[in-house]
Amino acid sequence: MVQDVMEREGPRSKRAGILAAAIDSFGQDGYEHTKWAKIADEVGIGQTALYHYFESKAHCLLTIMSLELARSLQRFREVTADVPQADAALRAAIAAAYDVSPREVLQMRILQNHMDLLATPRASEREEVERQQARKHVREIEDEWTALVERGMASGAFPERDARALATVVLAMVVSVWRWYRPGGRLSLDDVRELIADAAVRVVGP
Amino acid sequence: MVQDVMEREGPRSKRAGILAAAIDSFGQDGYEHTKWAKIADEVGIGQTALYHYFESKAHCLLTIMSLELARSLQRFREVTADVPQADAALRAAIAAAYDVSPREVLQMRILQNHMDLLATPRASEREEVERQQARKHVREIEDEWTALVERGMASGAFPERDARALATVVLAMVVSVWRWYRPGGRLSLDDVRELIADAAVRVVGP
DNA sequence: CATCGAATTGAACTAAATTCAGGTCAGGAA
DNA sequence: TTCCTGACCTGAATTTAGTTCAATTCGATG
Repeated sequence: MVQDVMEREGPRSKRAGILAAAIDSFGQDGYEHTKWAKIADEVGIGQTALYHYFESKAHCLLTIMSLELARSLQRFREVTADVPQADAALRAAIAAAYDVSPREVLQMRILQNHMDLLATPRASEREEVERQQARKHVREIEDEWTALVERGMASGAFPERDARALATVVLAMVVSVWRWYRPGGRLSLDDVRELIADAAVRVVGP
Repeated sequence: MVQDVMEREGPRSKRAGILAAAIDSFGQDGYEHTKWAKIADEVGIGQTALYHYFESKAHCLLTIMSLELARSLQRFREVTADVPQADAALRAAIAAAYDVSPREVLQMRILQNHMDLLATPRASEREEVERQQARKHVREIEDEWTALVERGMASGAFPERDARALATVVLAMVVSVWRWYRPGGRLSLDDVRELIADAAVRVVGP
């Protein structure tokens, strides 16, 4: 669900609705291609009302990205927390990565397509805050994958090599899927899970 | 070099200069962040003159992407043509992928960051032509990698599995590097070549 | 009831890409 | 040489979308 962020929202807040509409449009039609005013229409408010919730269209995009990163990170931690064997944890993390709702698929797509936005500072205050937040999540996710690989090396499950580099490669494999995956396409999410899990085990294993 | 495209260019054409300036700015500062007029300044012409060479800023971007895809494809074919063993061809293709000039690094970055542009049709004529061109190159590159993997399976060098899926994974690994690689960063291009070549051999091998 | 802040609005503003309506310039034909 | 043509270029005007502004409505709370 999109709700339950830290900040308490008033009962007649349209924030969640805006995010949902934005995710659908940004994900389906692309960020630059969607007119900000169209989101307002879909939610049933005037364009100006959007600025009560987000400082800008870009701020909304960054929020969507940050939310999805936070969710992914949390999910990773949940499913790997109580799995001591690194190879099992690796498979669990990958399974979790593809255990997503249709809307989360769109969010991952948006995330992949606009990751470059996180590289350069934003002029406006709240955008920059959200960007930093997102960057932090990215770093934490990379750290989690690295720690997982290191754990496997320490336990002897994986041969000793550059853990961070390997983690980067594995993570890239996992997320690159969202660039081409389409529901109803040649491969199902289950197919993808199997494909990537096997590949990851091979990359990191003996 | 950026020149030697099919179309003969007049001697005082600034097209190559525009492309070079655009690659630098789009690659360094990002496409949306660079002002089209700034490119004109850098080349030493008025903003309107840009439209003599490109129908739009997006058309220029699509041209850059298409050019880089064409170059990559050609290079792949060159280095794998006379290598019969699939595993050697795989390593050659990966080596070639990272044997690039600084400007080509930027072009690959631009390509990765805007691949999603190829998914949806363009309203304007020449943009759409360039998009189709780029999509064709993408398809051909995917076909080349797939054929390479299939060749390996047929020869027994790689175990039989879903060749297209595996090729997609390998190609994704190869190109995902451009999202994070920076000259002077933790890993050199030689490091990257080794890292990805090893990973690819593991993914596709026994 | 009074009030406060969240939520909303129409009208005006702005930045940047693009179009328009015409110039200039170099090189080949007459 | 002069003329002509098409490549190349320009300043001014237009367009489009995102954004700001000043002012208003609504609902809960004291």
